[in-house]
Amino acid sequence: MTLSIYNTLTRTKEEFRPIEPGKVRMYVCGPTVYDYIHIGNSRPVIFFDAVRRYLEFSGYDVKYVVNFTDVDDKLIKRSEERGIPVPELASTYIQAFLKDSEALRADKALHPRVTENIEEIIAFIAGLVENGSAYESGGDVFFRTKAYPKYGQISHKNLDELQHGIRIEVDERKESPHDFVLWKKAKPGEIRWPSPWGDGRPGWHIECSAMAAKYLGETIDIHGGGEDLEFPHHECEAAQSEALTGKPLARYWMHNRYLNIAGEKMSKSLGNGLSVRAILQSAKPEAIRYVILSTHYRNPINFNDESLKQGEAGVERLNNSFTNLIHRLQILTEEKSGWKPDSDEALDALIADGNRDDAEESVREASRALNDFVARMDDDFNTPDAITAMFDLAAATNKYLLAEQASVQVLQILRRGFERMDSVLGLLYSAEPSAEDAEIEQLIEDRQEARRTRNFGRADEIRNELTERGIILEDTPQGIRWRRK
RNA sequence: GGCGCCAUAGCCAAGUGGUAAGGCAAAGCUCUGCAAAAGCUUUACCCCCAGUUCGAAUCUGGGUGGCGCCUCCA
Repeated sequence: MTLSIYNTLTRTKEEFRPIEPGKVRMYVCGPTVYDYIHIGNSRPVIFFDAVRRYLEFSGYDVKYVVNFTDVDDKLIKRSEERGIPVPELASTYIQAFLKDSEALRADKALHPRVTENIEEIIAFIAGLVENGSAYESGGDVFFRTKAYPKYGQISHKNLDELQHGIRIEVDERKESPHDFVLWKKAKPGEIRWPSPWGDGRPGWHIECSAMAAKYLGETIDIHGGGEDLEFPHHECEAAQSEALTGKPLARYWMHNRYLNIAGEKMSKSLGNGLSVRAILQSAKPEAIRYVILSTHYRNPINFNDESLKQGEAGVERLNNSFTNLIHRLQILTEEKSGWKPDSDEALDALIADGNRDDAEESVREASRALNDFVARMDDDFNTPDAITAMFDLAAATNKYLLAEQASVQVLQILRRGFERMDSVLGLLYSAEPSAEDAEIEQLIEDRQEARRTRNFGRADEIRNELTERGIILEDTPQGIRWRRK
């Protein structure tokens, strides 16, 4: 089984073959940091991080870069509105982005910034000017689209037809309406850097080309972003890079579709943006991940209150199964002095061998679920089906937990299956021991004492008190389980 | 005008030629001091029309409805 990826460039699924065996270089266009990210922005953040996770799951050594655009028109405009310098403004929202993406458990990227790579950008532009792919005009530098015949290859647009597209601003300084700016001349008072063409700042597209080259190399394996980036952003990036190096920028171009609200894409101008941090006030990050990952990335998501509710419920089922499994495992192993867990490698081998006829039914189910998981993820990152595989594992686990007798090894295999899948999906709550745990344990103990003396009034009182504190108690044949709501 | 995408149960969502996964919600049952969790059972012929085929949700053509890009936007 091999991974296949839908490549926007060829509009087909292609077998994934990295440039260098065992290694993947991946670049995803990051945010322009002039505001908090909204839930729509979280789609590429979560999805491409899942891609990164899955590549690592598959054994690849992944270098993953997500840039910050920390200087551009929107930042300058907002900076003027608020009277805050651009760098300060950018810094605020970079911190916010990092915090949000960490909360969403998708923070494992290298984040270069435009303003820290001005030298490289200028060198890049200079190279393009030198070889005739770009020209200076009145302090601005433009890319000469006519010099790059493949322009349009990613978005499958034809330049001549585009001409009819109208609405392209007429700029006398451009040789052709589709030429785009590489270096923008600074207006009075604007943030600026010196360059061979005078003071100014980088255009939007050039940053990604320069940074991808600097941090990942001339040709990278995977380049991703939202569907809107297909054109013009990625088109321009590809053109610049290849015009300079003579090599394609990326082998696989991936684009996620939008997350919509009420059938429309989220956008500030429509006033329908929901910030990630606002949603996180009342929703678990895992629920958001579930919502994002339970739809294939090349299909639109329609987001509403119901989505989150379903996300919370789905994620709870998975977590119940897993924590119940861990609970059982703990109880069993506490009885055995000197017990040592099997190594992950040993468990993986048992899972891999789980198809044999004499294997325990639950082990076979775990094996099957993990195989499905891999097969579905290998098929262009079908995360909805991958989640289904995790539900299958949960179902197998729940059934196994029904029995009075349980084998420690089987429990470990099931646990390992969960952990493997969750290393990609990130849907299991991360355990955070709390200072009040001891107090809760004590209350539970008190309640058990009350139950032993059949003082159910007192027992219920304690249950109610704990319920109010968000603690759910579950009495089982193996003892009390408790969890936070 | 150009280039694309989507339409599957109350909701979410896979499947893309062999007779409809999974989740949520709902109902019933089992278990249970109470409760929860869990298990079992029940719920679709896949927007419409025509065609190709032994056979289509799945391919082709035509409709209808929705969305995106072509301009800053994930």
